[in-house]
Amino acid sequence: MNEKKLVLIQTALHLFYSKGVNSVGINEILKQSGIAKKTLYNHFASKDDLVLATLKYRDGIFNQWFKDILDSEKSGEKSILALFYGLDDWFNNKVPELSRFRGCFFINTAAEYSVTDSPVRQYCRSHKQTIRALIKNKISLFRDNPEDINSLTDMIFMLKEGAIVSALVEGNKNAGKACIPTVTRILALR
Amino acid sequence: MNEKKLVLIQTALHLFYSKGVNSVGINEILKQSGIAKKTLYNHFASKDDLVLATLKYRDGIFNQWFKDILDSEKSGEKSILALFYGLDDWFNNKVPELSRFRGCFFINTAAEYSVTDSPVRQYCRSHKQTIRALIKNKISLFRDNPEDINSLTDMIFMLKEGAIVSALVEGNKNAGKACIPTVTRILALR
DNA sequence: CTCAATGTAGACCACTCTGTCTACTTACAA
DNA sequence: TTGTAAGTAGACAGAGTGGTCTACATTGAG
Repeated sequence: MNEKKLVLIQTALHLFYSKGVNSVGINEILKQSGIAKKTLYNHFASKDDLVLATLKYRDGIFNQWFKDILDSEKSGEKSILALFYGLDDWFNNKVPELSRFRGCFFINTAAEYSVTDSPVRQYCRSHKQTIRALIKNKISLFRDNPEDINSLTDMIFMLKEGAIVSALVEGNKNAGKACIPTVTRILALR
Repeated sequence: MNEKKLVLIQTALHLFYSKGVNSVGINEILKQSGIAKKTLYNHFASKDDLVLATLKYRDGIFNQWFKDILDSEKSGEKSILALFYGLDDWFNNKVPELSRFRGCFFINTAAEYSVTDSPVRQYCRSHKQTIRALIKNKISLFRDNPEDINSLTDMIFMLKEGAIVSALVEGNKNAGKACIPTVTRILALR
């Protein structure tokens, strides 16, 4: 990728994530990156196009981190538990590559875009579906009944989403760890 | 409350909730409500002040609906289950007083305001704490151990938050019902 | 009837927004 | 050396922002 283009995406992502997409203007991104407006519009058709590029960039970084956590344990059960320890690290700013915690970029951005079938919203949706599939893969390692797998996947996924939102809205930095006792008991259920 | 003031709040809430606070200008609210700009600024010090008023208004409506659901059942366990059936109704637009579903107004608004100690963010936080307390009250009816109560409250609360977010971002209108099998099993645990 | 309060419409202010465009500079390959 | 591509700064357009203010209308109480 072109160097200027990459700098634009990284700068935009940092600002969009920390302040919200609608609170950041093109000019602020240009000023902070030291890149000319013409150059930005050479690489991106519109602000929305840049937003989409930042979502894709974040998707790459986030999913790698997520996969690494799930694959850090051999057993499926331990992978799921590791996930919540990972969330705890994220909420408490111990994961530099995810930047200072300000909720989920995809949830926050979806909340700002009201048109459900816009490319931005579609990308947010597909990001979540990817994450859901990764969880399901791990659960499939220790459950057989498809209904059981789906139900447990839903449960873990929504708990995770709820923890992220609780950490953002309530400032509940303990939200990740708080899930662990119950998740442990659920995983033991048959 | 003054009639014009009430109309302003209702109109603003409808627009803010369906489009997002930052995507709605003062002039759009004035146009739709047919009220003059001077009148708005007689009643509210700023747009943020109006936003705060819409949060309070929504808080009143939402909490009433929430309490009614929890109190619709006599046993604590059934109250918690009723909550997820209630979410299902909300997601599928069967609760007129909550308007057409577009996620949680408090989560969405918090995602748009990056300054954590702003009045708007503080109000979002305290709304969530109120809801959490209502859930805890019901759980206290059928659990004794304080640790157990807190852990289960966290769990139910975050599942609920996750379901709301999943319904919004993924368009997963089944998110409420999907929690029910697992919640049922959890409630049976001792 | 008079007066004060509250409403009205909308001009206006200073600023920001996205996006376009001109004019100039730099770097590099043929 | 020349030509091309990609960069630069930043003026500019057209619309919109939150908020102030003037001038006038309506209403109800004393």
